[in-house]
Amino acid sequence: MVNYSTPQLDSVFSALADPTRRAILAQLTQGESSISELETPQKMSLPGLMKHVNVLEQAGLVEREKKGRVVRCRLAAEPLKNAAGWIEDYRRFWEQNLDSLADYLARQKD
Amino acid sequence: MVNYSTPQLDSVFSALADPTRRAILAQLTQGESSISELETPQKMSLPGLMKHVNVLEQAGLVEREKKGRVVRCRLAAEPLKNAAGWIEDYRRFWEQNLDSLADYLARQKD
DNA sequence: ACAATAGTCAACCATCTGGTTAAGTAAACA
DNA sequence: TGTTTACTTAACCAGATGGTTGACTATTGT
Repeated sequence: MVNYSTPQLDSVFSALADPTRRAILAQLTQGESSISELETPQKMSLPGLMKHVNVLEQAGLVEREKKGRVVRCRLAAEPLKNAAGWIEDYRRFWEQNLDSLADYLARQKD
Repeated sequence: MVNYSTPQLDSVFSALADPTRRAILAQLTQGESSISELETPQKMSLPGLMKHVNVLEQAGLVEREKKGRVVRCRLAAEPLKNAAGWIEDYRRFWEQNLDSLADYLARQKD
């Protein structure tokens, strides 16, 4: 099994563990956005919103670029590749499990 | 974009955000294990270890079965499917981004 | 019966997290 | 110049997290 750089996995997975942050990422797939244009599941103060954006930026999942007084946020989903790769290593396991289940059910039928 | 059941994504991603827990999952892909047989990156007390196993169980990623005084832990990676599916939705984005980068670099060459 | 083993529970602790309000900075506009 | 806008920073707060130690239960082995 591959040796995934754990600090990055830590920060990426924990960034993804919050629904507000997943909503931000979802919105950013539709295009860039300023911070105050970001929509969150729960109504939230601007500093609260900023903290989430900071977490996403720390995890390398969003990039900010300041133009005048407004910040353009864009998705930088590349670190998700490692997370996806990590999870992918488990796919074999669960597929094999589901196959076993399928076999079992098939035998039940006979 | 699909509407993923967020509570499960919350608990799965936050369970994965800890290196100790990822190590436990990795070990369980090699076969079942009792709790005290689980090896962790950092030396840890048994109750500490138990807390991690509890988190993994809550997220639906491991199953326990008590046989006598020993608990058999096994991987139940099925909830990872949702997490993988969620991340997968972003693959299009980053692939397209890398393609854009590739295009850009190709144009630079000309 | 006794002792060792495997796990659990409870209490405690420090730190992190996710939110707030209040105040500050810097750009855009009238 | 003065005011609004967009963001930032700091201080604070409650609750979650990740770890500990100590005491307890229940099974297994002698």
